Amino acid sequence: MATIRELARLCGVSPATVSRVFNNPEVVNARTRDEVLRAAQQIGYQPNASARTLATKKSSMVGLVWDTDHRRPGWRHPYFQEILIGLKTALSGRGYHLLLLATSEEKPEESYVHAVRRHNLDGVVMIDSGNRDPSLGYLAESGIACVSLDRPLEGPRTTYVTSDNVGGARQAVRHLYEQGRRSIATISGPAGTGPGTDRLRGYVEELAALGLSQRPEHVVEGDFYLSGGVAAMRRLLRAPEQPDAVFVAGDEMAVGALRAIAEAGLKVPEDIAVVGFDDIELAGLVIPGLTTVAQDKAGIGAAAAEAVVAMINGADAPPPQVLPTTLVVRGSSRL
Amino acid sequence: MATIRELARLCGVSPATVSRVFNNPEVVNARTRDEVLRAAQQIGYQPNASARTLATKKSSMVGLVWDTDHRRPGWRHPYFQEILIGLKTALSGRGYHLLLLATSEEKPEESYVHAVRRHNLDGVVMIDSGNRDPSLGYLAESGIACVSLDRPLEGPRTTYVTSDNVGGARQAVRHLYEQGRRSIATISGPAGTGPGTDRLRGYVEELAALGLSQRPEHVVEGDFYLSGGVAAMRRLLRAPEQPDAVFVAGDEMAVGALRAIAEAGLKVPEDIAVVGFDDIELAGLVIPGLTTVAQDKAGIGAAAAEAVVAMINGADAPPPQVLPTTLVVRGSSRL
DNA sequence: CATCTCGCTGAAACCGGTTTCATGTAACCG
DNA sequence: CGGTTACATGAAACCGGTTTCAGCGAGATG
Repeated sequence: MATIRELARLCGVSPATVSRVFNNPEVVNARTRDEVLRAAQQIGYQPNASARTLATKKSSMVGLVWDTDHRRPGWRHPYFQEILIGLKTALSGRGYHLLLLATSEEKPEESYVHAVRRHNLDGVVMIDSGNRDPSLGYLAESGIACVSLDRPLEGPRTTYVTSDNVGGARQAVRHLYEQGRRSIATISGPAGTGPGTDRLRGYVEELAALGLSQRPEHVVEGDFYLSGGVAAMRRLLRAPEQPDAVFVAGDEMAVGALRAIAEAGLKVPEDIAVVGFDDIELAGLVIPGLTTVAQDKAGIGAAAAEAVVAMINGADAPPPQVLPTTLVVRGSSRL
Repeated sequence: MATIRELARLCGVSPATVSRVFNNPEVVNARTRDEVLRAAQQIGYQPNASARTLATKKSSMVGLVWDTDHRRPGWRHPYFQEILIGLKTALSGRGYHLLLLATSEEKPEESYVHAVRRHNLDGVVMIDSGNRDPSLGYLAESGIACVSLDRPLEGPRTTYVTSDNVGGARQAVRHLYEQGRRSIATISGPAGTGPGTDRLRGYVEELAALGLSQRPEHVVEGDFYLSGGVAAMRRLLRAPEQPDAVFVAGDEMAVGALRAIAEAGLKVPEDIAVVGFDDIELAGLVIPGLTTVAQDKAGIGAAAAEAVVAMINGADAPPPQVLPTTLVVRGSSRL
């Protein structure tokens, strides 16, 4: 590996000048600069990232805190992949790499909190997986640029990005209303998760706005998974007044609901219309296609990247970013 | 941030001794060691990763080359997430972090090939996305520990991990045979992809082993996507002799096949049995459930981690690892 | 002509670890 | 008791960049 001193000697200049060529090109004489660049190209010089980080305390790396512990709920939501790709792409475009941090509680000394300091990470993005790990808060308080997905978090240089869960839920309910449904139930996400409570709130608000009364027995809590959707839908079908539509706070649960409805010998959308949330791949593949509230997954990743980079560059924490959702109408809600 | 010299002064020892406490504990006196550890704990000392990397040329980081360019085929296979998680988990357990590398061709100077050198990455894992980028080969030749997924690759310290695509395909065909099917067609993956050709070979081999003749019009090439599956199945249904079973080389295509079959007014599995490959989440969610050849996704990630770490630790390139597949029988193939 | 400014460059310290080599001490051996 | 050995430690060089500060020459100014 060529070093800066070798390159400097080769060009007959000092290491300082070479360094300036790469970091502050405008202060160095154009001829010198070109010559250094040409020589660098020729010998394949690459500035050593560790040395640079050591000197500047900036690593050009952003950490991703992503709890993939299989015992936790939420680790495998299928759209994480798309968010991750959006995040990676947007960060790459801004010159940052993404470092996946382990979250193992067996070895706290290898915790991501420490990794952030050891590696001089410039910022952190956290994917909420329902994990109540206090280290997350600790990280947020630590003053590092920090963006959380789907979960409000307090901290000096902290913000979060989320979809408009309330608005999306209202869209869904309004759509069902416009399709002529008047007895609209919901299968909510687990209480205590941000998206879970917000989507439920949207449901409640929109019912009120439409002048529909809200029946307690028409609200059943699910777990975001298929089996939970099946179970919740079975309960709804046993309600005194059977609903003619159901807004389900997650697509996987919604597919479960479709299944429970079929199992009961009822037809979608004739007997019961179903609208989900998230627009996972599966939504377009089941029959009938699932009407759903689409999250802008790539946009979430990109917004998180933008926010974290802005804070790295010294900006104040931007306000929480709430991305709009889009209703995708498919067969499950339209006669 | 506490440095090693501060900690050393605090304990009345030299920096060298502190360094040994963390890297070579057995050579330092037990009392000294305990005192240093206690003091380190107390002031929250964390060795600086960049300084360490600079001195040792080892970063404890493995790069992941993952081409997520949306214009390429293969960037979004839904089981990458599981492989990624398996990889990350296994690497974390061995003390390595995973660095996601950008693959942008607009800015070759930021290419992953350079990132590997700049960041002193200890090893690289590459996910094959059908990308024929020559840099991959360049990386493999460069002498870095390198593991590729699903694609054979030449290089001094290179190996690869893949599922037993031939064997899995044979399992699938044999299963169909055992279900009484005698006219077994296939929808293959794109020629030129490793899994595509291997699964086709398995199909051919097993037909021969079973003494079934192979009809050219019963082999149709797909693209691993749903729409390709639909199109391929339609062609199969127009064949002079309609098959009574189809082995489809990918689950997403298989779901497309299910759809084309339904569209033709035929029943699965009564008229045509279908077996897929991969066992993506969707396979368990469609109705009827899709019989499929399951890949051990977490195992693939773990095997890749193991191989790359072994090579990092100086081992010769281990032989390619071919992980067994499991036939998961669901409704699409069983009366 | 002396002085000031401006543009450009170099010397050297510094970032925070690791590692080699030398050294001091205590134990062991004949 | 002299010599060898093992063990534990420290001094200092080194990894490869960045950055401060000072210096130099050329052109501008008084």
